[in-house]
Amino acid sequence: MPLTQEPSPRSEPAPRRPRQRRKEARPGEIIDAALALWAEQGFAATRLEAVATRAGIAKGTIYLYFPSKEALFEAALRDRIGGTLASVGAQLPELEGSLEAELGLLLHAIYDRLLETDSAALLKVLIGEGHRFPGLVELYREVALASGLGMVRRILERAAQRGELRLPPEAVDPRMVVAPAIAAAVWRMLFGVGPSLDRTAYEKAHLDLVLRGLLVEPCSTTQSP
Amino acid sequence: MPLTQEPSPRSEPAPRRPRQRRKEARPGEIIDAALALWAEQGFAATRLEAVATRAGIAKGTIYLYFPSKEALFEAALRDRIGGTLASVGAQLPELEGSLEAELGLLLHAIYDRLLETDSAALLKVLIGEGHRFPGLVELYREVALASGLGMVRRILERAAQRGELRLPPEAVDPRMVVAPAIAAAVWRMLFGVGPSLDRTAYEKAHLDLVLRGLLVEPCSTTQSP
DNA sequence: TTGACTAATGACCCGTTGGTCATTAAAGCA
DNA sequence: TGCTTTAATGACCAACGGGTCATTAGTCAA
Repeated sequence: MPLTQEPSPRSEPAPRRPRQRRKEARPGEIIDAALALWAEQGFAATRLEAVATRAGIAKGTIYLYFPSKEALFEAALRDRIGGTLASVGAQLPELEGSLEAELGLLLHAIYDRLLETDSAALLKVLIGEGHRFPGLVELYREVALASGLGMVRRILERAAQRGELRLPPEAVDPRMVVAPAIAAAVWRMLFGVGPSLDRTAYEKAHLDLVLRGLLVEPCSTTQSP
Repeated sequence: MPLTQEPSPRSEPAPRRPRQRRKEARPGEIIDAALALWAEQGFAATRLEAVATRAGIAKGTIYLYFPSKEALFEAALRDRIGGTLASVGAQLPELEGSLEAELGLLLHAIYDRLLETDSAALLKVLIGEGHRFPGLVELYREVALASGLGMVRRILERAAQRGELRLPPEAVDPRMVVAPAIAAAVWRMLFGVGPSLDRTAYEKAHLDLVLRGLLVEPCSTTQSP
């Protein structure tokens, strides 16, 4: 049951107004609050009481909308899955640029998603406590991962048709192409938002590295400005 | 208090022999059991009772050697930190090969550590529930990470002196060099040991990608065999 | 063989927390 | 204004699990 498609959350601690009936808005607010707390504390360590407080409601209210803590996680995952990536996928066909342009756009979207969105909390929970949700890990693999890697693959195939690739596209592991973004996400999950990860420079270095590894004529690409 | 330095665990579910006094062996066995369970279930979700059972002892025995669950995690981290990486560091000075040879050796050691060792459980716990151990996250950053990245940096500097690099070594982010290994570890933490990650091929592709991105003359490197 | 020492045990304690439900009150309507 | 509907509440329950400790038994020196 997809609830919201909005990838940017309407978070903030939520000031406690007396008692208000807002049936429509609740589920999204609860998911936002939960993701925010899970991102910093993990799934098991986050009490539902805390989620409720952050959402500005009482604990019981959560059970009006979600039958259990695990169901809340599933709803959060389904809500946030897809999102930006899909919209990038829609843009791609019209783009028709070089490998550099297309890959740059996709990687940018991936970094947005992994570093600036609370979807990162999902990844964190799936890594640390995913064994509790075997079905959801599978779902994540099929939807989020497969779509991202599938997009990489399509971009590579198009570049190969243009003769830009040094290898046949089947010989390239798409995971390798996105790996530095995953590593950046891990960095953030471990050490939090800090001065140690300069996204812009990192992202540029990533694109540069990958292009040099893939292109027929790598020496023509970005020379540090 | 470092207990064991042995990186390869003496695990196995441990058959329940009646009652035996083995003061020396216990701490290591407990750590092994804990890491094995944390790797698949996470820290918070693993009961100490389960750790004890796996180690072939009773729960109370754990508290004979570790004052608390968190202390057990700290001991496990301190026990496993360092290890293989340090031994590679000792080998490096004598090696004096090409960038390819040196980096290949280091990456191989990193993959060993991240994919074949229960140290991976530490990373998993630190990612998912690290907020509970701020001091240990810092320790991990300083010891494990800094030593790994420092080694990359030293290898790069040596390669630069030989004129092998296209960029000054300061311009290369060492994290970028190891990123695909981190991504592989994430893959494993998410989906477990499966047919989907062919380590040998992946590792080779990793080395190839990085070398092409770094070397002055990348076209001379590995052409797919 | 026996006694002293202490590693090992597991029943027990109690704080925590996911989940319930009788009660309260906001909102809409006549 | 009063009545009905139902969203929201929070006190409460029960299970769970980290941590304790009186008791048991392995080991070894005398």
